[in-house]
Amino acid sequence: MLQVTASSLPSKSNLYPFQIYKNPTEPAQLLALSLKTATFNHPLISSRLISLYTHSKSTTLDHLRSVFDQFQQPTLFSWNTLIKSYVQNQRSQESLFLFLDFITRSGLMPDVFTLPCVIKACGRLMAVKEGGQIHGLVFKLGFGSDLFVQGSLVGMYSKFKDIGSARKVFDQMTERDLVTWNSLMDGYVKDGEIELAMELFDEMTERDVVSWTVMVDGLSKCGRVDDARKVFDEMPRRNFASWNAMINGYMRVGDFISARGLFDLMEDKDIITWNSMIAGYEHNGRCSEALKLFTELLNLGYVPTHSTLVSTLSAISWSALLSKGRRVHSYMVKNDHKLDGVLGTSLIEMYCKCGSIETALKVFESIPNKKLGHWTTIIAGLGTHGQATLALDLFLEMLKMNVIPNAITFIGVLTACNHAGLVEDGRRYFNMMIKDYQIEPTVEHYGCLVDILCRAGHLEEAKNVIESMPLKPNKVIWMSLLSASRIYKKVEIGEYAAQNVTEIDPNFIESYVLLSNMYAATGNWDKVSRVRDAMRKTGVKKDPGCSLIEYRDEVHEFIAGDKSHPWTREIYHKLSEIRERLKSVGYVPDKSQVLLHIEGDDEKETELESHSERLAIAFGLISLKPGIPIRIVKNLRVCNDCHSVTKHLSKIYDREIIVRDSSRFHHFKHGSCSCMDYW
DNA sequence: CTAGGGTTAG
Repeated sequence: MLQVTASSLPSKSNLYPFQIYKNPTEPAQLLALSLKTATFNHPLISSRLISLYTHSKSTTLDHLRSVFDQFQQPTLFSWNTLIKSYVQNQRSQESLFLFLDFITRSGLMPDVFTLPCVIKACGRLMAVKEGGQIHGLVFKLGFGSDLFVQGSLVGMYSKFKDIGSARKVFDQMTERDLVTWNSLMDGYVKDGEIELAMELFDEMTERDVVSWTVMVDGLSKCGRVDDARKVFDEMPRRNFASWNAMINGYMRVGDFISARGLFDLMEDKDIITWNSMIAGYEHNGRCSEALKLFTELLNLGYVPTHSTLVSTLSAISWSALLSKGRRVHSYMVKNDHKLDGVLGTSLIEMYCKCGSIETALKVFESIPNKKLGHWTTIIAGLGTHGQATLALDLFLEMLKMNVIPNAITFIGVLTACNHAGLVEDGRRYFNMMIKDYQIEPTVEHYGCLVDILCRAGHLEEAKNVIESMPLKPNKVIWMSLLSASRIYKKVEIGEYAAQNVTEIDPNFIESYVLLSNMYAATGNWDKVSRVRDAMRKTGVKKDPGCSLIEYRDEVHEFIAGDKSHPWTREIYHKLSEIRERLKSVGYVPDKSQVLLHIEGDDEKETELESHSERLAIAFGLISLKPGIPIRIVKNLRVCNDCHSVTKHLSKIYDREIIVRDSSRFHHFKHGSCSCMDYW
């Protein structure tokens, strides 16, 4: 039995009872031992303990904190260690709170180890005010000539993009090391002064890897990716950050081929390399590549970070791969990823965009401290799914909880009003945004307002709003007006809107389609063929309709008229069955909107029947078990006929059919659609 | 006996 007591401590040989403990590998064992032997609050022992905790891989920061909280008189060393740990673990805010604690109640003064940590924390948090106060403290305590303290101030001001202050500190330093030079260079880069950064780079007598990387990063951030590559090639040595900076440079200009080339050349990669590739692919619309890399990194044993998951979820959202999304979600649950920040928002958005609004709601409800982003995402999601009442209820609940909405929240709110045809509410919230929250409406807000008015048939008023708004109306706004003109058969306004769209984007196919549909709806066949001629002349072609459906973990893609699917025979067989069942309930196909130049009625009917979503629905009916909703993602707007047919099918086959089109969700159930026939 | 500031993704 060990016999170490507090009274025996002053003797140096007894200071380290741990050394006689066999295999002192577990800090927790040592902690227990020191508690038992009443040596726990000896300053040297507590310091050593906390240091052991920081070096132990198994411990978490929260555990470290609980140990720290038991010390009666933490040493300066213990304070410093804990503050540093918070900064290193990206919990800078808590480190500043702890620092405040330290200043007010420790009775100690910060030293040259404390200050760089908290200065770094201020930089990370963009805490300009606090940073200035700490700078004042540095001055008062006389650390004006400490290399580390001053160097970290240069770094902090660089992060604030306050290059003037950074330069001032830099100029006052009596000696400067490489790190300080690098910080200042990065400050110039962040300030957009690439030339000045390069001058500094040339002035430097000593350059290690970081200096070069800052230049690669700086050049690629201002679009000079070729110059960045030159620097990259000239570098005497490179580390992960250098490669990653170059990869991101290529990704930024959309050159994912070159980015991939570098990625494949790398023998070793770090998780940021993978994150850069996944985020890059995702930004460039190459979602399937992004997802492939995610699977690959897991197989290779890399541990995804929050950013990995955010980018991956985003790629899943765009491709609407619900089953993949569910798998990532379960990975997150198993690995205890917290949903309190952006990650929670991404998860909610993924479920919304993949058509599972119920799960999105469940995730939302499970988040304990809901932030503005969570509220905004679920409100917008419910809006696009046609659940306006719930969306607006949640908005009011959010206000009750004193969460302040921003411009994006109001887009969601207005979208919800729009989908439910709530004209008065829409106007009211638009004004509330301006008056109560001092938010300047953007084009998007006006777009929502115009859409709300259009949907309710107030086309003249919508036109007035467009003409009197202080911003230049964009394509989307004119498209809402055009779309409404088609539904309300207001040819004159429709032509006016179409003309404006064409002025903004002469090659925008959707406007021709809508215009032609409007003419068709009003029996104006001459003009239908004139639009067709115009399309032929400008050379714009209608994107082929394309629908996706997931089955057994694979995406099945159907293009209009597609006969390449292995189940084609069964699918067309199902389609003829569908035709019969539709006939038996008295359904007459709506051939008015067939855009292709087809003469015969039967041919027109065949054209409609081979629309991509029909193929996908037929495949869904064959392959998916009864009771499972059929989820389809479509690239274009749903045509009138498909919309009516799908409503019938949801009743005839007693199936929920969820279709995501280019701007909203249609939930078909018991013969009706959540969009209330306006889209 | 132990400790600090600079680059890359989101």
